[in-house]
Amino acid sequence: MTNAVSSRPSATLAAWVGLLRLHAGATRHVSAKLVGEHGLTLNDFEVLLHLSRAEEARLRRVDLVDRVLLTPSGITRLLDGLEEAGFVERLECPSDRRVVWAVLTPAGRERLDGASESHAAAVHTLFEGRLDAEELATLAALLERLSSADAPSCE
Amino acid sequence: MTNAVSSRPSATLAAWVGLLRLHAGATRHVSAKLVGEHGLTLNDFEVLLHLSRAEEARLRRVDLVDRVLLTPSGITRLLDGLEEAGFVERLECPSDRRVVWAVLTPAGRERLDGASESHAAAVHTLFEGRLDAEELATLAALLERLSSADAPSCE
DNA sequence: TGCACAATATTGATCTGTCAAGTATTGTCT
DNA sequence: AGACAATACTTGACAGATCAATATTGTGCA
Repeated sequence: MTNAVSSRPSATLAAWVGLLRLHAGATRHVSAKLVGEHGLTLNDFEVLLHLSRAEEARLRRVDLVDRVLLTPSGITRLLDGLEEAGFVERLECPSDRRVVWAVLTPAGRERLDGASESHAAAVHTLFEGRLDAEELATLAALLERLSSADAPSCE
Repeated sequence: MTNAVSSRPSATLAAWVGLLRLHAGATRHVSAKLVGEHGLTLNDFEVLLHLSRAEEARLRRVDLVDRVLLTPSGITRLLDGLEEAGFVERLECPSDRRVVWAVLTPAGRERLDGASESHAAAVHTLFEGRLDAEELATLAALLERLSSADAPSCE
C-alpha cells in the first residue's frame, strides 16, 4: 500500500484539487470576458488596477512582481505589451537609476475604468447563488491566511 | 467615482484575489518540487493519477479534458510528451474509431508511485500549521461547491 | 439510404510566462 | 578609494497552453 495519494484522499488533498479546479474554471470564465470585451488579460487588468491605486499612479517593476505574482521577466514582457498599447509609460527614476517606473496613462485609466465593472460582475457571478455572505467571508479569510506568508522553504 | 472595483472591495473580490494569490504561490511550490525531483509537470502528474484510477488504467482524451481542465489540444500535446517518455501509450478504440485511449504503462505507474508521496507531502506543507482539521474540511467543501457546476453561461 | 450535424482528436500559428544568463547601478565593508 | 555583494531590470531560448481550422467518424432523421 505505497500509494499515499490514492489510498488516503485526505482533506488537504480535497482542498488542493478544489483549488486547482476552481482556479482553472474561474480564471477561464473571467478571463474570457475580459479579453473578449476589453482586450485585456487578467494580468493586464491587475497591473492596471495596482497602478491606479498607487501613489501617483506608478510603481516599480519589483513592486509589481510582488503584487501580481509574476516573475520579473514576466512583468517586463507584460509591460511591453501595455506600453505598446499606450496604457502605460516608462519613466526613469532620477534618484535610483536602476529602477524604471511603470506609469498609468490617461488611456490606461480609461480602459481600466471601462473594464472594471464588467470584471466585478464576472467575478460576482462566480460566487453568486452558491455561497451566502457568511460563507463567502469565511472562504476569503481562509484563502487569505493560506496565501499570506506562502513559500515554505523547499527542502 | 465610477470605478466599481476600487471603491467597493467586497467579500467576493477578497475571495477572488485570495484565490488568485494562493493558486499562484501554491502551484509554484508544488510544481517546482514535482519537476525538480521527478521530472513531472503538475498536469503530467494529474493525468497519470487520473489514468491510474480509471477502469483498466485508460481514458479517452475527452474525459481527460473534463478532469484536468485543459483544452483538447492541450491534452493531445501533454500526452505526446508522456508517450515519448514511455509513461502512456496510445490505443485505438475498436468500437468507436474516433477515440484514442490513453493507457498508463507500467513505467508510468511506477513514476506516478514514486512521485505521489513527495507530491502529497508538498501539498501538505501548504496547509500545515495554518489551518486545523475543521477549517480544512470547511475550505474543501466550499471550494468543491464553487467548482462543481462551474461555467455559468457568459452573456 | 443519404445527408446534415455533432463528437473526437490533431495540427499550425501564436501567446504568455518561465528560466538562466547578462548588464547596469547601488550599497557596504575594509 | 576599491572590491564585492545585492538590487533592478532586460534578453534569448524555450515550454506549456490556447485558438482556429481540419480530418475523420458517429448519429439522427427525412
